[in-house]
Amino acid sequence: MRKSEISSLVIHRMPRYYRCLERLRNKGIDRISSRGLGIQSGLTPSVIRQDLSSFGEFGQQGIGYCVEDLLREIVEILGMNNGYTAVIVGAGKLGNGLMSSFPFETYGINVISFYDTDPEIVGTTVFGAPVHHISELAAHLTEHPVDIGILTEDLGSVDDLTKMFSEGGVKGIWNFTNTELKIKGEEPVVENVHLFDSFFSLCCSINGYGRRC
Amino acid sequence: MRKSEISSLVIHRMPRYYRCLERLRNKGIDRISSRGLGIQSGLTPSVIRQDLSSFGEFGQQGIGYCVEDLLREIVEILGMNNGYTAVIVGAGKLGNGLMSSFPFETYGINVISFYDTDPEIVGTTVFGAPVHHISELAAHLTEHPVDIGILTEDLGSVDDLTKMFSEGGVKGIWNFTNTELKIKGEEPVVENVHLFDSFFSLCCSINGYGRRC
DNA sequence: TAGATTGTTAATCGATTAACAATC
DNA sequence: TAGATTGTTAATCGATTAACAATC
Repeated sequence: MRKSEISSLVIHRMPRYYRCLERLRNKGIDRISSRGLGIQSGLTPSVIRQDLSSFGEFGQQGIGYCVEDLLREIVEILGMNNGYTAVIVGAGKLGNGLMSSFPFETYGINVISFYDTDPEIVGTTVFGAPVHHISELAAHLTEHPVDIGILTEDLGSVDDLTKMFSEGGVKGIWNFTNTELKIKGEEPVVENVHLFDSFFSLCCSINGYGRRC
Repeated sequence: MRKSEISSLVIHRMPRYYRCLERLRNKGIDRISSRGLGIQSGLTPSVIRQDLSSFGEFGQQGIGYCVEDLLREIVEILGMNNGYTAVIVGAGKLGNGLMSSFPFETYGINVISFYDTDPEIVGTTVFGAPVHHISELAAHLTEHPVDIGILTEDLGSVDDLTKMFSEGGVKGIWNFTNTELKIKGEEPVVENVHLFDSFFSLCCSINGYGRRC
């Protein structure tokens, strides 16, 4: 299967396989079947075999998958060792929380700097990363290319920020704002978190809608 | 369509309609067609009409939808005025960030308290909500029923926390930990955020996998 | 009346599940 | 050899899109 033909659903399950395999490795388990990985991950053996086979042939018939090998393959697929660089827009509570609780460092993601508008925090550092004024973002992006732009706050206009990232050569945007970003063309790729939608769909379920089990 | 037959995909789009309609109302627009809402939301008119019609008949043929009325219906569907109560496990950076940046108050969600293990923060308050020791959670849940449990940290065992919420009558769990929760039976409902999967699927896309446009 | 737009049915598309030959 | 398990093909299921009668 060509790289470009893999569906978004498959791609979103890959980090989940990584998490399960990492746990298995930490337990000292070195082989796992699609059935076993299904129990770990809460997915069916069928979907797991289909997903993995779209990237290559990683298993052995009659045996299963070697945990270490499969882990290495998935690290490669996810680009975990690519040493991506990132900047975070918004040095408020959410930006801070993300910086301190998300394992950027563990996975070699270099968070270069923050951008904000608040004169009280511009000039300070957040866990070692300097906070610049948002007006410097465009210039910085041309000086030092950045792979990932993280939007934690609606500072000014989200459309302007998107445009800056796009024109500054950013490859992907991790979007925490409650707005759909307008992208012209193929890049950057956008991954939305949309906490608002997540929380209120939970409320909707509590309110009695949707299938259970 | 029966309440219980509505798919998870539909439910997850409802808050998005809410956001778009709220913006339209703030602009003073009082009527919108499925086509117009499609442009706003980035969804197709077809999917919008299908989604809305599974909850009722909210539009007028030849005219479209009344923004105010539809907004009121969606507020009802999402249970936004139900005055849900919530507790947050983990008073660290992420819990703090959530409390300060998520509009709980605006939507009448009462965050009663935090739970943590760190002796330095147990006993303090976070934006007015007291931080209790995690060992008090089970007792508190039986004293004062809570609708929503928010897991921001892997304090001790996630399985134990899930069990406590489940036995304490919590109706929904908003899960920010990188673990699939094991639920026996129909309740509580779980809504996963899985920031790890979200971030690394973005990396995977940057790495060249997946469809564009 | 003519144009617009809904709610719904039918057609298409894509994802998941089941089945099985290949083979360790 | 017999049992296990992959990768892949075919069957099923569900979601999206297209079409259209009803009607404002």
